[in-house]
Amino acid sequence: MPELPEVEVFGQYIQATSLHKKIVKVTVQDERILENISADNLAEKLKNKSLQSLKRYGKYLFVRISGDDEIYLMLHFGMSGNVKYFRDIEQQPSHMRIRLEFENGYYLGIISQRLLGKVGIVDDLQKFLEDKELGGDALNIDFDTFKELLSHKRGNIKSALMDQHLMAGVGNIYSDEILFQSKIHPACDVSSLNLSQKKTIFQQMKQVLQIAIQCSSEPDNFPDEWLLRNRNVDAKCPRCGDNIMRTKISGRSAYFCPTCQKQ
DNA sequence: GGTAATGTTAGACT
DNA sequence: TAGTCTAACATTAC
Repeated sequence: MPELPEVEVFGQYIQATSLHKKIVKVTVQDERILENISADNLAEKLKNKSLQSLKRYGKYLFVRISGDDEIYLMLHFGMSGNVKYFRDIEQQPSHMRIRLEFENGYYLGIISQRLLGKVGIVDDLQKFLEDKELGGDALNIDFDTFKELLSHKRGNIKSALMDQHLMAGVGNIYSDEILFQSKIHPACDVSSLNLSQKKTIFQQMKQVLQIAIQCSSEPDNFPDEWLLRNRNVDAKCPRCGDNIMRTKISGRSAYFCPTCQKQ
């Protein structure tokens, strides 16, 4: 799930459930998702503190931890992450790797089925983002910057949209939707795009991400004319009815309509 | 049992 | 040298 819209929704979820509650215990069930920190150290940083506020940057979520020092709980969800606020320990979610216990008896579980997510503590947000060499957040980037970035880029447009060094937040799923809405083939070479096509992609990127957030990133809520309502090889194009096709681009599955998205 | 899955990145390649 | 591409990571679900 977790591309920019999902991460934004996870942030809203944490905000609605888990802020300003004293953390009484931290349980790390699998240390493999920890980034540059030990389980003991993570627990020490969080114990007797509370979660204060949220910032999202690309696919990263930073949760401000209470206290004089400006430090953040960093969450990255990889390909299969999630968060869950729950009370009954008997019904804790499967694949939960880290669990915060609050004073009120509730828990916040950090789930990572495939262990590709990352959790850590960040004390210098600016430096963290620089070290990761992330581009601007996809929802904040302006067209002049977008255009400039693409002008130095080679290869296909789908990979460019997914390149977190160019801009942060778009992944495999949403790049498909952005290109479907833009009526541009995912394998299209960036250097062959004219100004008007770049403008369209830029506008669709903003629109697709914003609408996805408004839909709580639930595919069932997505507009009928979206590819993502039915992103599979048996689907028909919601625009022209042709068969949706799948191909490999940069090692990832790309779904597209061969009629609407000519190369 | 084979295949694919929404991300990132080290190392190979151009 | 720097940008691009590929394979690997670990696990589960179909």
